[in-house]
Amino acid sequence: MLTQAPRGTRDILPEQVSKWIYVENKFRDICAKYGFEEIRTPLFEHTELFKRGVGETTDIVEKQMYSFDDNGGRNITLKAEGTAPVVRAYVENKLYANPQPLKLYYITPCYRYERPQAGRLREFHQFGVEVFGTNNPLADAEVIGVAVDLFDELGVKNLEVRINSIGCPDCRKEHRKALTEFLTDKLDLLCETCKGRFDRNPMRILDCKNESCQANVINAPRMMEYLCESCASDFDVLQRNLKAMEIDYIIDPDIVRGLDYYTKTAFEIVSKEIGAQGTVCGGGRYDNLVEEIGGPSTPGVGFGLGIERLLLSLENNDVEIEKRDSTDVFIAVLGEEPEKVAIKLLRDLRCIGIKGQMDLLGRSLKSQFKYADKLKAPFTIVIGEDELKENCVVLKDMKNSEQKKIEINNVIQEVKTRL
RNA sequence: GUGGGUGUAGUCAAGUGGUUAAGACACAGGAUUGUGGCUCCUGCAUGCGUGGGUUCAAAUCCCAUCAUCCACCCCA
Repeated sequence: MLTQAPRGTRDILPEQVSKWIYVENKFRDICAKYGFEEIRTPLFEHTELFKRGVGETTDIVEKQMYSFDDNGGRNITLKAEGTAPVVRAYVENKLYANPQPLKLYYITPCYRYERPQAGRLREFHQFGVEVFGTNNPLADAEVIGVAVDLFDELGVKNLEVRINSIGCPDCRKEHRKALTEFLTDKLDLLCETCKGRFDRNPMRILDCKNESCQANVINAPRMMEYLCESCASDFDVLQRNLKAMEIDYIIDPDIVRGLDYYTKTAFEIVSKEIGAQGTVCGGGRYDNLVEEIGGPSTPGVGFGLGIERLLLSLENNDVEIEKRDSTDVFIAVLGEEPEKVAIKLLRDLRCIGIKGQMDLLGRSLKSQFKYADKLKAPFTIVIGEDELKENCVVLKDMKNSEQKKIEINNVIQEVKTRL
């Protein structure tokens, strides 16, 4: 057990890390282009924040949180999702006093106790963005634009942007009433879980994968038909904006986000190629959350994007991200005096930004060359007693095997120009 | 939380009750005195996820457990 990471967690090894850095940089670049600034919030929060923010009856709060009492008796929960902490920071630091709208992004691990499978881990990582202080649907479109641009620039294809409006509390009430009426006499035909959903959250029944449920729900009243004037017009404006941004989308009336704070716009970006956990990005509007957490009534909209799932779809699209070579120059030495000279030379090379390495195992010259080859060093410098007598070193180009003697004082310049 | 598949070295694996657990790749060293990539040689599991049990005998059968994969659920 000592040598096994806890279930649902993964080490990210050097080969993978280069991919992570690559996508992180892309995400940062795109956020910057849209005018988002980075925010970093603690890895853990008071449990109450998630209960209030995400909703007491959600799966996340009911059974997926990593919660514990700290030594001071506070009930603490590891970050289960990104939005609630950012909202808390927004309120606590009175960021509503900044010029609005406020556009924030984050890169963070999240923790949920779930049964792991492909694309679903207990520790996973998210990119996220949030826009505070505007209810203009153009903000919704920009948020979707950030995600779409990221996928485009990374070369991920075959994704589907699905949008829906789940209305505001007012129209949702109307819809729920109609839905409950519609389902009352069909209750016996539904699966067990849906029977439970009937009272708690009948909207979820629309989303059930069970065949019998789907069959009985075909003609059920959809949220879309009950949108109030303001919600309906916002949804139209969102679509107009997406078209103006040349973003393809489909309307999916079955999108029902599992976090209680969503209002109006809900969207998902889905890959069909990475298994059952195909939702790479999910988000929407949350116009009541800031107030719910205790801040001034402030609308917001944002998304969370699963980095592991993004990486899966990258692999699926055969997007190659090359690992940067670790070594520009390898210095092979023969003997003690040469080693001293090499140490100094290596230091000077590194000082001017050249990536250099030398043998740390006391290997034979042959083995040093083999190692240099594995490091893919384009150049190898050989220093032996013979060279030192002439105050020289041998510089070998590993690509074409050409080598020449160079005066020791000129090596750095020579290597620099050749790289 | 429910149902199903899998688990032999760093990786991919052969092996399906009987002496020292194939093979390939990777890794390490070497093929005469100071030069890599190709080739050749050598080394590398007292061990078959872990713990029990059955048996004269188990990687092979049984039970449990852990991990992993797939589906459900949910979500990123």
